[in-house]
Amino acid sequence: MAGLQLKIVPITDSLSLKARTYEALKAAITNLNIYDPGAELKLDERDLSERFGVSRTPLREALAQLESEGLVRIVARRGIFIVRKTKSEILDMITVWAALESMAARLATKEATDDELSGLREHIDLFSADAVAQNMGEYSDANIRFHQTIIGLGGCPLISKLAEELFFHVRAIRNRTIGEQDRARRSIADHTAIVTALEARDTERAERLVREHTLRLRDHVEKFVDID
Amino acid sequence: MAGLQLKIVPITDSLSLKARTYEALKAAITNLNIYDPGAELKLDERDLSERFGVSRTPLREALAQLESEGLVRIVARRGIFIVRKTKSEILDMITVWAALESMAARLATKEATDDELSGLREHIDLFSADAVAQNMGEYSDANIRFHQTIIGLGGCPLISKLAEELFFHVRAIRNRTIGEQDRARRSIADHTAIVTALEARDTERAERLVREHTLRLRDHVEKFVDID
DNA sequence: TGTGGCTGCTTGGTATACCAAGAACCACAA
DNA sequence: TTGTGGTTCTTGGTATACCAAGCAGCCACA
Repeated sequence: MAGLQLKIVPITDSLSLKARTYEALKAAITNLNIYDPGAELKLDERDLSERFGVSRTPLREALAQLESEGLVRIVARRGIFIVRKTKSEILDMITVWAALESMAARLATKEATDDELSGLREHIDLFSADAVAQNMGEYSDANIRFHQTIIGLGGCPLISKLAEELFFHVRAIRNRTIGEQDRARRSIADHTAIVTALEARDTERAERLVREHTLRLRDHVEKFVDID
Repeated sequence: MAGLQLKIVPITDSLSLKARTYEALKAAITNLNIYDPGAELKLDERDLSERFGVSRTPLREALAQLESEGLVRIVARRGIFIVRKTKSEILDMITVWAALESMAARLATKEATDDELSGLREHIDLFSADAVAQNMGEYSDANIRFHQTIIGLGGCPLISKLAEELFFHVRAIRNRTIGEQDRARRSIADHTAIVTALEARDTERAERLVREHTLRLRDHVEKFVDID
């Protein structure tokens, strides 16, 4: 009987213009490195609506959503401005990230399977290879993937959602962090210790190691990254 | 000279219609106990626009923002629905709250002044008085005020902002938690221990106590509160 | 009696016209 | 030269008209 069941595929939901405009705008802002000196900071509703080929209404709704996420600021009769996060705000975001990920690690020691936890080692290995290549962008990609995996294993969708928004902002400054061989080595050691604690289901230790690891990143950014 | 200075009062900033509509809608939804069986769940744009006395455009923008915050769900050509959080989502929110507040407690041991920390004792006292009165609503108000104060003392605006959104949702279910004398007593003991650890600048202990306290609430809700 | 399609209503999505506040510019007077 | 007043342009805010997709009810026809 089971073999005769129909495989139902959801009807293509064809997102609304608002949703598509939102994605397009977000992508455009993401690709723009807003911390470059010459980056364009002001947007214009009518101009954007022409360039996207949609009317102002759905565009405005997309912009309003971006504003509520903190990516742009809309000022009446002045214009729409891409927001540059201050250094203090970036540090706060890393702090919250530390809080969320350490909680996710705690949950992961109780919820994740053995296979899922040991699967994290693959990300460490990738990360090592990247570190050898000294490509900071890749480093951060592999790094973030490692951390996102831990967050996912926590099994708490809300943590994942919040962390994703944070990563989006933090990623924008990664090109400004200078790759240091020392930090890369330290990270690999940290990550290995984290996975070991997770595999041992050592809740308190896993949580602490994750928190300390990310708070160290916070301190590093505070000392060595120049944003404002 | 100083006595002759003009006292400039900011021009009444007359928020945009969108902002005011947003506040009004949010207040309306808040006052509605959406977990009551007979609570109205469907909204209608045109009806609301008439009742608020604004056109659909600002109303829609307000609704879109409420949707991005998860208070309502907008379905094309079907209607706008007030979202009931599932029990699982409520539990997730309390988990994130635990993560954020424990981090705030950690920060508070380093950032807050002695006076600020000992000022927390007032909230415990108030809270005790309320507990005696066995008024669960007041209990939760005092309770939440205690926790919000800790969060504020962490000095991290982002944590405060995220926590505020969480409290908004969690508050909606407080009327469904049954006041138990045992839990109230336990809470007072917990709070006292937390303040003591904060005053002693015992970072790790304060963080741990806050986390455990809130995670216990989580377990309590999981076991004893019926939502779905 | 049941099925299929027609029709009209409801309702969110989109386009567009108009409004008002501010900024920039320019002319004119002191 | 400087400053003041006004005109114009820019730009987001608001109102409104229209569109199209669900959905329900009704009716004709088999």
